[in-house]
Amino acid sequence: MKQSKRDILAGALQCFMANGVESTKIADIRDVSGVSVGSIYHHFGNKEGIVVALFLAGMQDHASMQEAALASATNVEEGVKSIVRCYIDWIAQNPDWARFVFRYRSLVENSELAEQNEAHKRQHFQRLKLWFQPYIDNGSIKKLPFEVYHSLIIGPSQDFALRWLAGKTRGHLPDYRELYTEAAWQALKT
Amino acid sequence: MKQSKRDILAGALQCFMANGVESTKIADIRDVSGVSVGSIYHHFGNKEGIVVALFLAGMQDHASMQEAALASATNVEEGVKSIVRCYIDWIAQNPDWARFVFRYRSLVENSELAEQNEAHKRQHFQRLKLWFQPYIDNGSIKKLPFEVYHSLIIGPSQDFALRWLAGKTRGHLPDYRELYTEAAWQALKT
DNA sequence: GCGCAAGCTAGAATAATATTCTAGAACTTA
DNA sequence: TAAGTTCTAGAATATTATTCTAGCTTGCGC
Repeated sequence: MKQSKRDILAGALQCFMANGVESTKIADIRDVSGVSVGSIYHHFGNKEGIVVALFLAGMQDHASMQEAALASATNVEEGVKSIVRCYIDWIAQNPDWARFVFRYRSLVENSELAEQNEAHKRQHFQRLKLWFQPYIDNGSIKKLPFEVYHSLIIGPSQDFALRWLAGKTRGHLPDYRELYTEAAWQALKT
Repeated sequence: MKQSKRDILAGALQCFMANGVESTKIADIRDVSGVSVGSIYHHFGNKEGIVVALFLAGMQDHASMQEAALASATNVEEGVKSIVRCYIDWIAQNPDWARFVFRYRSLVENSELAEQNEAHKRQHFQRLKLWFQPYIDNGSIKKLPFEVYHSLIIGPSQDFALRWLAGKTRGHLPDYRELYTEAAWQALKT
C-alpha cells in the first residue's frame, strides 16, 4: 500500500477517535496526514470510504490472528479457549482500532461498500465451522444451532471489552482473560 | 410531551433507521414529521439532540421494564433469568428502537449531552446491585467482581440479538429465549 | 374578553463542509 | 524516453447544518 494511503488511514483513525467520524472534516485529515484533499478523494472516494477501509483492515487483522491461534489448537477445549484469548488480546493490543471497529461497525454494515466485508466474514465463519464440526458431531461440546456458538463464546468478553474500552470498568481487560476463557468453555462443554 | 416533539422523534427514528443518522437531513425529518426546521431546532437544539433524546427514552423504557421484572422475582435464579427474558423481550418488541440504540450508543456516549444518561445508568446499576448483593453474600451465586456479572448475564443474548436485528440469523430471537436464559443461570450458579 | 408574556413555528439567510473539477507532476513500462 | 496512467494540489461548487427574525399560539392575570 502506498505510503500516502497509509498516512491518510493513520491520520483518519487519529481524528476519528479524537472527535468522532461525523465531526472530523476532510480538512482535519489533510492537516494531520499532510495529504491533500484531492489525494484523499482520489484514494478513498469519500469519507465513508476511509471508514470502510479502516474497518476492513481491522477485521481482517483480527481474523487472521484468530485462524492462526485455532490452527495450533489440538482439541476443542483449546480451540474454544484460544478464540476467547485471541479476541481479548487483539482488543488489548489495539484498543483504538478496537474502539473504532465497535463504534462504526453498523455504519459499515449499512454501507454500500459492505459486500467485501460480508464475503470475508462468510469465508472466515466457514473455516471456523469446519474446525468445530467434528467436535460437535462426536459430542465433545453441546449440540446447538451453529449461530449460537459465537454468542456463547464471545458474548461475555465482548460486553466487558466494550465497557473497558470506554474506560467504564475498574478492572483491566487482560486480568479477566482466564475468567472469560473458562466461562466460554463451561458454556459449551458437555 | 408536546405532540410536535413526539412527531419529530417518531419521524426521526423512521428516517434514521431508513438511511442512518448521517444521511438523514433535517429537511427529511421535516418532510416526514410535518414539523418545520425551525421547530425541530427549537425543541432539540441540533441533530445530535434528537439522537440523544431517542436514545435516552429507549434506555429508560427498558430499564423500567427490567426493574419491574426484578421486583417480582423471589429468588436469584428467577432474578437472573428475568433479566435475560426482559432483555430479549424488549428487543423483540421494539426492534427498530433496539437497532437504533445499539447503532448509536457510542455516538451518545461520546456526546456532551451524555451526563443525563450516565446518571440514570448509575442509579439503575445501583438498584441492581442492591437486589443481587444478598445472594452474592450468601453464596447463592458465584462471587465475582461486580462488573463481570453484566457481561455473563447479558453478553451472549446481546451478541445474538445484534445479529438477529441485522437479519443475519436463521433462528428467531424469541425462540432462543430459554436457551440464553438458562445459559446465564448456568454461568452464575454455584 | 383583553392584553401580555412565553413558548413555538416557519422559512429565508448564512456558514460550514463534503465533493467535484481541472491542470499539471510524478511515476510505469514498453 | 515518451505515452499512458496514476497521483496531487487547491480552487470552485454543491450540499446541508445551523442561526436568525418576524410572526403565530397558548395560557393566564385582570
